[in-house]
Amino acid sequence: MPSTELHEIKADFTQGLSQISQFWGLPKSMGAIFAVLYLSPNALSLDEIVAETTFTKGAISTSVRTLARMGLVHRQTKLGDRKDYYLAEDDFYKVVRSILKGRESSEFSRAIDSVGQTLVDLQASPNQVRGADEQRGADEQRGAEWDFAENRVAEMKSFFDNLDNLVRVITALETMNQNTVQKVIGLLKK
Amino acid sequence: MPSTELHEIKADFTQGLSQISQFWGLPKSMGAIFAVLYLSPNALSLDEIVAETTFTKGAISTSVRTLARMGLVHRQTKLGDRKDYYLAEDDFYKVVRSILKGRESSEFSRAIDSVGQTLVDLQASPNQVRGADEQRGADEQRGAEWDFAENRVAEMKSFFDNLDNLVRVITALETMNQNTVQKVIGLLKK
DNA sequence: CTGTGTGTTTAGTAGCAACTAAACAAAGTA
DNA sequence: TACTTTGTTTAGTTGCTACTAAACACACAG
Repeated sequence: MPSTELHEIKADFTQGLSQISQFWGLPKSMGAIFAVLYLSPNALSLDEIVAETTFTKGAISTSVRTLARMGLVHRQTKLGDRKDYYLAEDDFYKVVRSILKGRESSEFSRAIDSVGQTLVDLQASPNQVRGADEQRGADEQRGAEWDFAENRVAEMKSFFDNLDNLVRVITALETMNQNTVQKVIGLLKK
Repeated sequence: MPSTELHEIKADFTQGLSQISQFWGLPKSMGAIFAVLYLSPNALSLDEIVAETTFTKGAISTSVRTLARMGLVHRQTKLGDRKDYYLAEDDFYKVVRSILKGRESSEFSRAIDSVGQTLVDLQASPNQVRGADEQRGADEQRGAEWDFAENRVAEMKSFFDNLDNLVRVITALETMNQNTVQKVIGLLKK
């Protein structure tokens, strides 16, 4: 059982990546697919992936396509061969940047934008609302609450903008590798 | 409808944070709870949170506790008052570091460790297996596949270790704020 | 035009996790 | 002791999504 042992180790590795995958809210199949591709020296066809996993063709088909969209795998086609072959990306820093780029289009940035919209809503009608009601007790309280909310939302937006800048710089990098991270670590330790 | 308008804006904001929350795989209720606390000038009791959201007491109870565990909100108790009061953390950089710290205990690091375990499995029995079978065709192929997998897993582990170092440095920081991020951006732009 | 090999789409299923409603626990008050 | 006020736990429901099985689409071969 020498060769079976390699299969067992591969299976463990595949299961580990599956768990990581679902920890990040992604289908387990995506982790499994990436695992088998990552350990395969040559590109694999869809049916070969099916053979090495516990999933059906339909599931593999959809999952491998979203993996390709994320930049985690690459589709190859050999000429004279109707099959598609898939290869794992092995530069994880590339993957990180690819994922960060995809963040724009996602549901996430739409939600972020809604925070910005909340701020302009609060900043609009600056006195009109706050001074309209002349009963001063209620008026003062409402005004204070309004100001408080405006300040808080402004702070949150500033935080998000800062993060957005960071992401933008990262995605704009020509290259990114271990050394890049090392330099950041050095800066932070100082 | 002056005061209703503030409520509407708050409602929009709450919904925005709810969406962000579920985008990150967290319950929508957590985003909603944080939103109402974040916009409230004073700490709120559990029942007050219930009143300002669409969720029941049980859901709020569990969600607000996990929020507290994550460091996103803080529990306060007034003496002579049996109620618990909750306050939103407004330093998001603190929150980020708090969450990064909690990552250790999670299912995630267990999965990461399994990658490390895969590597030691592959590095064990270095020749025993690869040289055992004397049929050279099959032997060579099996050996090459083994070596390839070992290299790949080693690369992945190195990437994870690098990230882990970065996280460790961040959590060890005395302070972290906009300026910290600005410095990193400056370094990367250079 | 039929048949075969490939990938995609769809209808239905199953499992999981958030949530509701209500029972429960605990601690103070009468 | 019973009653009230708080928070927690539990049993059950709902809704979402990954997945399966199978139908479908398409391209090439004979």
